[in-house]
Amino acid sequence: MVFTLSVEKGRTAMSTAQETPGGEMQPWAEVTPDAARRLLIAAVEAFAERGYHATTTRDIAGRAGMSPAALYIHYKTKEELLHRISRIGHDKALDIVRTAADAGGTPAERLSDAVRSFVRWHAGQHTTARVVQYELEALGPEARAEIIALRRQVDAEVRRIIQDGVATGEFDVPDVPGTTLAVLSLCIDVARWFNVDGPRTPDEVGALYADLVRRMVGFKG
Amino acid sequence: MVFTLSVEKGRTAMSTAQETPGGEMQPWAEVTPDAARRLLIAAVEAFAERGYHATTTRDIAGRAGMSPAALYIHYKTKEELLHRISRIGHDKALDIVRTAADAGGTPAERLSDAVRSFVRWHAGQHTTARVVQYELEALGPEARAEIIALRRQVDAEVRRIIQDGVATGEFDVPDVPGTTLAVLSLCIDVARWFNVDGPRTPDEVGALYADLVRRMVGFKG
DNA sequence: CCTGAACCTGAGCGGGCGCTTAGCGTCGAT
DNA sequence: ATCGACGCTAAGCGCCCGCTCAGGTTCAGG
Repeated sequence: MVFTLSVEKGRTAMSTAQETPGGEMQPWAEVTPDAARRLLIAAVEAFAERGYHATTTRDIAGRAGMSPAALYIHYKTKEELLHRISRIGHDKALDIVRTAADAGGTPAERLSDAVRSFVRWHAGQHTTARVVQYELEALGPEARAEIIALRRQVDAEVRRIIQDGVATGEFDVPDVPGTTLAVLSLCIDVARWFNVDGPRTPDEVGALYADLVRRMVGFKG
Repeated sequence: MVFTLSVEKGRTAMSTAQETPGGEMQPWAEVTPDAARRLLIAAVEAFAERGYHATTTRDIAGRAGMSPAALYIHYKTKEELLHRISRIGHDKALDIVRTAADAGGTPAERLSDAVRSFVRWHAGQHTTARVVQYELEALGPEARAEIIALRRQVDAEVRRIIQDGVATGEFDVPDVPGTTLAVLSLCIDVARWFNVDGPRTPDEVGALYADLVRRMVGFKG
């Protein structure tokens, strides 16, 4: 009678729906079957709390309500879990930035949108983001190389927006690569310090950071 | 004939001098005796490369040219090593910010100086800074509380400068605590991405970041 | 019913972990 | 010359790690 387990963790139990009532995309909906998804979510939580190396496979399996051996039916190693998490998270991050970069509007609008949504994700999904952004070095060489390539694409998208703004004269940026790096660094580090019990909502942090970045690129609006 | 070992690692072998030829303060000079310092430096390097949890006491002792047991003559546990590193590093960071904050000059000058030297330290000593800033969660509750108190003091110093600038009308900052947080987050994250083989020197990053922060606080210079 | 496939568990292997202990060599002080 | 203090090592203890494997349960198709 283990069957009721798939409903026990109600937060992630909706089997095919990808949208919450709030309209936010349900994360990890692409991970199937259900048991694999529950293990992956358990791993995200454990990795975010304790770090990859300090997390045991027994802990992950326990959080998912399974025995330690069950993990190895769905994933070959503990590292594969991290790889899958990192890959999905970086895909999402790239998607967020690319959507904003490809949208219409002035460079200032596109940059603000990109920063706002990128920061909102790092704050709202800070558990995932923490793993995605800070546990990179635990991956093996090949997996790490794959992830680094995705990060370079994120960097390229942001640099593109800033370059557009410089070209139109909207922005005043002496060092485009350096400023791009700083903007991304600023946004990513939100995942490290953001606290759900803190005074700011993800929306508020997104708005604040969009304004700060607007200033960094010398936009006079 | 182990005595020559103290000269083997020439970079840190000057026994009492605290200044390098370049005038930069020699880190870890306060740690004595020599064997304890060598172990601590080895730990910093290992923690920075692999992370606290992935580093073994055997690795630390090996890097210092000693047997695993030697570590426990100078430090009670592996965690005490991290604690000492974190404590000394945070003391140094606080000292850097406080020196700039207490110096004479306009708020803009003091903020630029603080950011420049703070960033220069995070870039130049990025090995240490990485451990200091990113391995905090590996500490036990009491040690962590002590370190967090130091971080709050750093935050208070930066906030003070920004508040001064707002008071004199030099700065235009709608959200002082939020901007303070962002400035510090930006500087700290340098330790994560800075690469010695990269295109920028610590001085250059410091100058770039001082300029970016000047923009963030709305200083029209 | 039977069967094969899918999924999961209990038990446990080999190994490396943090840390301890008994004892050795080298000192300065007597 | 002797001695305790100090710094260190070789050996290893007990534990828990990532991971495996034989076997049990469930379920759809025939």
